[in-house]
Amino acid sequence: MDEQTRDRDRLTDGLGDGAARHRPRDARETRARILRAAGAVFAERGFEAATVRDIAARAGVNQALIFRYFGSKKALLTEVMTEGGREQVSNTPPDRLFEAALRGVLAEGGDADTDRLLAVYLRSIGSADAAPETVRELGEEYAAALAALSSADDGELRAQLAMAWLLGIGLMRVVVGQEPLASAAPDDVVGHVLDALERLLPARDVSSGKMKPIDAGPR
Amino acid sequence: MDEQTRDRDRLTDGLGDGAARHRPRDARETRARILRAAGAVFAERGFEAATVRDIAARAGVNQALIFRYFGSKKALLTEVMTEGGREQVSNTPPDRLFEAALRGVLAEGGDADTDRLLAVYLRSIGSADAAPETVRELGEEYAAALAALSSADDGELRAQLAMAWLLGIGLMRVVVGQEPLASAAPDDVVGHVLDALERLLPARDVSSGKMKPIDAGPR
DNA sequence: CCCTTGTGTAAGCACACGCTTACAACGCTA
DNA sequence: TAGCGTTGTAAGCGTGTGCTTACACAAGGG
Repeated sequence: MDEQTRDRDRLTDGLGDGAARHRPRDARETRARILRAAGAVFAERGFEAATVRDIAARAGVNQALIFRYFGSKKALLTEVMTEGGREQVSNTPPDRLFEAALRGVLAEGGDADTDRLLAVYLRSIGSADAAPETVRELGEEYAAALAALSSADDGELRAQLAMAWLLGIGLMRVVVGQEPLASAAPDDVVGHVLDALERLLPARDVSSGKMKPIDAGPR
Repeated sequence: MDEQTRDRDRLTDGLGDGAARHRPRDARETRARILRAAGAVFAERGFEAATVRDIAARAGVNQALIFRYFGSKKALLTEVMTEGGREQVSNTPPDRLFEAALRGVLAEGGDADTDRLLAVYLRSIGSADAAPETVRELGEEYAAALAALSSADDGELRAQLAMAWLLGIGLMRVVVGQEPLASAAPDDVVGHVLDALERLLPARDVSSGKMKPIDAGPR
């Protein structure tokens, strides 16, 4: 509330603002602010623990606006997940998707959208009816892209096993924070995982050439 | 509330009961009933979504008793997890631990204590401060037992990666319920996973002899 | 018999939550 | 300037939660 008030004041006051200052009464900007704030809070606390009041405060916005723009807390979550979610799947070539996603998990701490999205996913899974369809669809898209890599007849199962590993690693690092995994070097983890997965997804390599193509992380 | 009343009546009425009927005013039995009910409800709904009223109703007990016996909902959770948790770790020889745990995950649906415990773990992870120390300690015990299997210098990291896979598979099946993994044959999953893990934990086999020793599932 | 101790219960307190409502301020067009 | 739709706000409603309190019943000892 303190921060919210301060933010608001900074805006309503006509102080000469720099490049990226947003005008008051800009619906689009407000919507975007809410979405950004929601993503952050959902990622930090999980769906249930995150409160609409928190999100509103973080966005510097009255909480009633959230319901005007999105209707409900649940709808907000689906919006957050669908918005940035499909981008990575469709923008990354399938043969790099797994390693990219894995490195995204490992690069936690940066404010990358990808990391946030996965953190939201992981932290919101526990609550059964948070956004089951959305969550499952997103997972299915990943798995389908991965399944195309393998020529085995149970390629889908194999792909989902790989996905499961991804999720588990993310869970250990982001949510549980168990050492030494939590602070292990990304390259070490990627090396071990890709190595083991060559047995699971044998048709082509999991990455096109054993972790050379992607060098610095997903962004 | 309905069920609770009915249960209570069945007890207070002096109808000639069979073998396992508990006497009224038996503190030990009441405590055990609460613990069982709590395990079930936590496993089904997760920590946050489970309510003390639900647990009390399922145990056929007044909810105030829960606080008399355990103090708080959080304390109840830790009690549930620590009670049955360490048994599997200490009762299973390390070289079979991984496969046993994996089969435990895959055998979901049975009312085995192991399955319940892992379901509780998985569903309660999302809420950050549910029982972080307890949860982490339990995971560390598993990982330590697994780490002893590998002779590599980063054996602990490798063990935790295996643990992470376990968790991820459990998440996919128990919580997300994603197909085809959710209803895949346990033997298929175990086969794939153990096969891939031979690269991760190379010193000795993950199971003593490639999934022959355990034939029908953990119980 | 009463009194104490252990066990169980009904009722409710305080609070945080998602969501709603009634209203104010802005900015546009006429 | 007046009217009007859009954008923002303050206050609060209803509900469900964890947890507490004040009391009822059982059993044993004086």
